[in-house]
Amino acid sequence: QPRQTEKSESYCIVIPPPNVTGSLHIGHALNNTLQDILIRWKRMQGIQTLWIPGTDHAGIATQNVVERQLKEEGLSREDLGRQAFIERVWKWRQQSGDTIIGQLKQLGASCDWDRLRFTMDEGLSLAVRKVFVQLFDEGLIYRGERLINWCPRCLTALSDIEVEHEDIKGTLYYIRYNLAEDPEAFLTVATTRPETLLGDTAVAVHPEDPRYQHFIGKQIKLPLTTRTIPIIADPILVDREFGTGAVKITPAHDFNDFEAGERHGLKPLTILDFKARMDPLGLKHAMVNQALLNTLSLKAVQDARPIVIETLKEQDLLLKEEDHPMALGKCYRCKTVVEPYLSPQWFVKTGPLAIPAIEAVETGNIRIIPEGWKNNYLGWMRNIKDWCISRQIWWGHQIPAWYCRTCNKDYLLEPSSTGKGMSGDQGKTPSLTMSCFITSDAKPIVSKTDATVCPQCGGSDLFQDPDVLDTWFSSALWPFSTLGWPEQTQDFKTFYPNATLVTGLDILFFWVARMVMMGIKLTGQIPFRDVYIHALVRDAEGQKMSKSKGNVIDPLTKMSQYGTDALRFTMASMASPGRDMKLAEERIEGYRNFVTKIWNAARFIQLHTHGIKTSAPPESRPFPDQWILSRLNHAIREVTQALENYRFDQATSHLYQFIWHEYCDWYIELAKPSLQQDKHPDGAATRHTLLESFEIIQRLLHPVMPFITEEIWQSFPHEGQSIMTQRFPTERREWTNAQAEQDFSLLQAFVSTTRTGRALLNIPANQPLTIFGTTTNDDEAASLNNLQPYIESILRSTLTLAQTTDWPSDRILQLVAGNLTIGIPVEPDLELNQVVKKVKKQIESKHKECSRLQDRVASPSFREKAESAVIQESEDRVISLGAGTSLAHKQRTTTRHHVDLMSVKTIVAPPPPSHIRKIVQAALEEDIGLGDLTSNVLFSPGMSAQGQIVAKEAMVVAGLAVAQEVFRQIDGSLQLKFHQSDGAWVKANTQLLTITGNAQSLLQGE
RNA sequence: GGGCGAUUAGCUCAGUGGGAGAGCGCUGCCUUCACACGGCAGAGGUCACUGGUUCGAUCCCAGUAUCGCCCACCA
Repeated sequence: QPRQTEKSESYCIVIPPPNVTGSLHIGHALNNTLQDILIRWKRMQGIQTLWIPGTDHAGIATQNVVERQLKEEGLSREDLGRQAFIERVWKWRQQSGDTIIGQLKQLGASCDWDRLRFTMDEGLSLAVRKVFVQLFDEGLIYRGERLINWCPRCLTALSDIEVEHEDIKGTLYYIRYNLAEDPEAFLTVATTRPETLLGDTAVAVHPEDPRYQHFIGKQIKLPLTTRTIPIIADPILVDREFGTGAVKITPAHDFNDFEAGERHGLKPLTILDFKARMDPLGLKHAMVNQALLNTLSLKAVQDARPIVIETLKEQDLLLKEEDHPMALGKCYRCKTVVEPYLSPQWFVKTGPLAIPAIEAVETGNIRIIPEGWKNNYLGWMRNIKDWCISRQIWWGHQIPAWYCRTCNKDYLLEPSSTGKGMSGDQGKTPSLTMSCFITSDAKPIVSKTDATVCPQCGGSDLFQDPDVLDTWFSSALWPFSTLGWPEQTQDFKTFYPNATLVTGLDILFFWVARMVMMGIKLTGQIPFRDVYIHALVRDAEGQKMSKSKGNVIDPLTKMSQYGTDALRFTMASMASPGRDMKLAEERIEGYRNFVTKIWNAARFIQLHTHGIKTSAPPESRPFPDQWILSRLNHAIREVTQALENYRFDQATSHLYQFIWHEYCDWYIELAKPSLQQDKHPDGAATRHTLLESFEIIQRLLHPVMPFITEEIWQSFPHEGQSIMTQRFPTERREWTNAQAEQDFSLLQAFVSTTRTGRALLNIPANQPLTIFGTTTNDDEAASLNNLQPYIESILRSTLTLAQTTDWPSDRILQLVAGNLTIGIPVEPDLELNQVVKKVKKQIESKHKECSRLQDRVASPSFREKAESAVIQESEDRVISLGAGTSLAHKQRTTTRHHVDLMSVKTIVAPPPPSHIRKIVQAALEEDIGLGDLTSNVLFSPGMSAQGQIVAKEAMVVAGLAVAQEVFRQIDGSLQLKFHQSDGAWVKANTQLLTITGNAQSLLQGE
């Protein structure tokens, strides 16, 4: 199916509105950095963009914050009363909202700030009411008495997904339930919650369980009470394998039991109150033994358990206890253990809404990125349950439903007489502040405007449902309510559906799923085309950040420590597709350094160009300029592509790599000679390219680093224009220059290899010297000729190009990089043991690789089955490892050519006699580690030993000389043998040894 | 219980059916006129384990182990 039409002319993001519970945390920094990158990028592409900022009232969370504040003043929300309390929260909301908005601005978020919205502002509240009424009228919102998740601390209902499950080590208690007619006969029931047995209304067994067939239909005398309950058969609830195969049924305090109770017409018996305490009235109804009732009354449920257990023990009714792992539900806002609680609540019937929401994602109309989350979304959506949307709190959208006191007088309960677990605080809890007192039989008047008259009786004694809506109800409307919906505003027409939603995984169900359902239901369109899900930020140890753990990384602190751009760059660089990311502070520091680097480059360019471009581009550009422009094209392509794929990590990596390691390390260095010498012929052209490329870099970098790029932009003469209004760079075809890139690789290989040699020989970088160079490739030889002046300037050396490696000098360190051979003269008295060790290691690894390749190339099955290109490549590499032709291949696979091309081939030139003698003597005295220097690679197996071998398979290094074997002849004189290897290296066309002189004569000569 | 993901350098992480990568950290040299928050050059990895497919596996498949996440009403 075709995707819903792309709106290429507009690009809209709505911010996931931060909660007004405090200040910005690191997750916000990540989330908003990514959005800002996208928005700035699109805006610079000339697309009409809109980024709507805003904040969320965050019902329970915000109410909790303010209640905590009140508590410090010794007050409760009841002390203030609903109206005053809400006013107080509004004040806090103002303060917190301002803080957050200020912090977003500090982060550089380029939102359309005049569109700032709040989930409880007038427009959005109207949208909420309209939606509620519409869905109610369509039967998609209803009120009913159900068992719901209840937080006994927040004192409100929660939706299923607002409960977090935590694995705990529980205990399974085996309890004896005696039969009423015969106390000797009994059933054993296994339960993890023995205290709830007081509310049992039945015991269930499996209908086909032979053990219990004869019990079905009989009565149990419920322990600790004077009640009897029936034994029933239920194949759904009972798993014969588990426990004893007999299950107690407590409909008011367990979801399964509630359903079982409904199946069997069992009336729930509530024994816990709304604060999860043992409810006296409930216990009375449950006919709990009086003494126990007195003990348990108003005890917290967790304290009641040991009492119940103790009492059971006293009566010999507790048969067994065993460990039993189980999951405990906790409130996602305050981590209190939630209780199933039977109460009248409002629900959204989600089934019909889910169908198109599933289809939208299945067909790809809505794209979820990374795609892996798609199944998560679909799985949840396909098993969706009705959504409990009423909350017994004060802060939020009060439900637009009213009740007529006259018509509903039978359905409004007094706390003291409810028997609904409300008796605990009788007299203290003001009546009708909680909807629990309005039974599900009451008839609500649902209306967009405040109802004042009862349509039934015409009376005016109405009151509004005290509950408020789940925060996520208004959030679900955010993509269109912020655009003026339900009015068909110009904004709505232009920017809906939104382009991209950027959010964290943690609110996929809470928010994303609901937006899709509501969006499609109410607007007939998907709310957004792409959902980009980013990882969650964890600390360096991988722990979830939380205030209580003290491992919170405060983005604002980091911003002031390292700069906002560094933090933004860090966030983007870590946004690889994945589940979570660990934030190590060193990383921010590293990118701070990057910012500094850019800043210094700007200073350099300012210094040499004064920000003034020559009027026209130069007719011919110097070679380094050609190269950097070609590479710049490459960088533009890579960054753009990465952003298109939401690969912020790749985008930043390309920026970092290009700017630091190509532009600064190579281009600026190569530009220096023509800038620093007066009247250099390339001076004007270089200045032009330098400035032009740097400006493009600023624009390329701007979406990620808005601050430094703007500052640099302003420091150049741009007549006060903001870089924000500039265009994002696009490739310029005429700048791509394969030849220049290839030549530059040769230059880099040459320079890096030479530097390696310098480092090996300990020659200071600033010491001028003459170096030699040659290449076996004709094209490269020609290029090398042209590159000579650049190589000379960057190496501060004189370069002599030769036809062969027959260098016009006696003592040369010869290094090989691909086709390239570089010779560096060596001081006569330089000790080379360390050098040789390093060289040897490299030779060995090269040799290994070479023989592996040789085997492969020689293998018939490989030749037969592998692709011809692969065969060709392997053959090329065999040659290049020996004779060196791999440069072209290198260029295809990497942009860096410093180290990896280098191999050291050999050390040449006949050694001075004194060195030979020294080494031989040392060898005889066995005080130099010949063993350290042995090398199979260099050993020639064909050598016949004459006399005693002093050092077999030895590569003895004497200054510059390499000997393979040292013999003591029968007469006691010594003989050194040098020879050319005929091992694998020769096959690979590598001359390992070039010393063939008669060593003995050298030795004896002195 | 189900599903998903991870396991690659000391650390944090990219990556690919055919030569193992980056950043940070580490080692050595260098205060050279953009930058010591710097430059140059290095060291460092059985790509978790075991099988399989393949001419060839770090990559694909199966299994194992460890860790993590999500979902779930086995009392």
